[in-house]
Amino acid sequence: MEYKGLNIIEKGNGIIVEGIKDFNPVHIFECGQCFRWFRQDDGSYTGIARGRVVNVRCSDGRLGIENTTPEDFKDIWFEYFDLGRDYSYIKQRLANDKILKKAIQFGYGIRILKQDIGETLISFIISANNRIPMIMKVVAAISKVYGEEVQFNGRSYYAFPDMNRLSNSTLEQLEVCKGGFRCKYIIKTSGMIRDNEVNLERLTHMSTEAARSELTRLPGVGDKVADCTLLYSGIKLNVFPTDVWVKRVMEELFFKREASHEEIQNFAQERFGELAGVAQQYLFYYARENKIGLG
DNA sequence: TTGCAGGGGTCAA
DNA sequence: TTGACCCCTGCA
Repeated sequence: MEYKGLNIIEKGNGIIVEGIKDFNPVHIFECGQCFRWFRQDDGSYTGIARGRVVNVRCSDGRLGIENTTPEDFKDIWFEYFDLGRDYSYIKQRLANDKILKKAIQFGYGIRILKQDIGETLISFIISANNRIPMIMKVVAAISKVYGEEVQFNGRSYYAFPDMNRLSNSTLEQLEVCKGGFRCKYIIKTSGMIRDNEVNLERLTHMSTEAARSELTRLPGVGDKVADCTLLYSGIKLNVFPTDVWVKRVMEELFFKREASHEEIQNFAQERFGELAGVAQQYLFYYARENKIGLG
């Protein structure tokens, strides 16, 4: 079956998609944008998104998705994996920058996932002053307590709960998930979204600047969390989330000195423009995997 | 073994 | 502009 230039073949409990370019599961799932995909012993990744559990592998232009159907590929996974976007072209444009070129060669198979906005927002509220393994544990705990159970290969997985469900929790209930001081932000933020004080669906139609200030009205959400939310849900590609890793790599590779948050933001907008967010992903992955700026 | 620093930031003073 | 913040892990 042909779909948008891709050839879909049903196989067993899943599908094979032929004609895939610029897709490396390790790069995609380890570049810091998501917390719910786990590497399996065979190198594939299993994760839960949009209420479905799938196992994903990709090599030689063939993307294998287990536990899915061609219909779900059209309705969910094509968009989720951003398969309509030409990353070869993006990389070609960004690689005009000699420094970024190295980071792109390192993480050549990165794609920006179109993740659920609410899940992304809460996940990155949890990320504040936290470590990645801990963030993953807290997100998993919240999903297990409040989310829907989904079975796959004899195991239970749990979808991330919607904002309504989260907002109906008490602070005491949520605290068993070990979110620490961020729990009160999660309760308040999900409540504001439930009460339509902030409408996440509307962000798509707003300017980047307006979307960011809308998000930062939520407790626990500063510029960095707002930018992560906009980027990793695929709403805006022109933001440049600047965490400690990105700051370190920018200082070491571009500035050759200490640089302020504002300097880095301005520099990224000027140098990477509409593609700043994609550039950020190549740089974050490059910095973290190579421990840049730690020595 | 115990103790302490510090982490994908944000908030309040 | 600066310190506190939940909780956990790594390292003396």
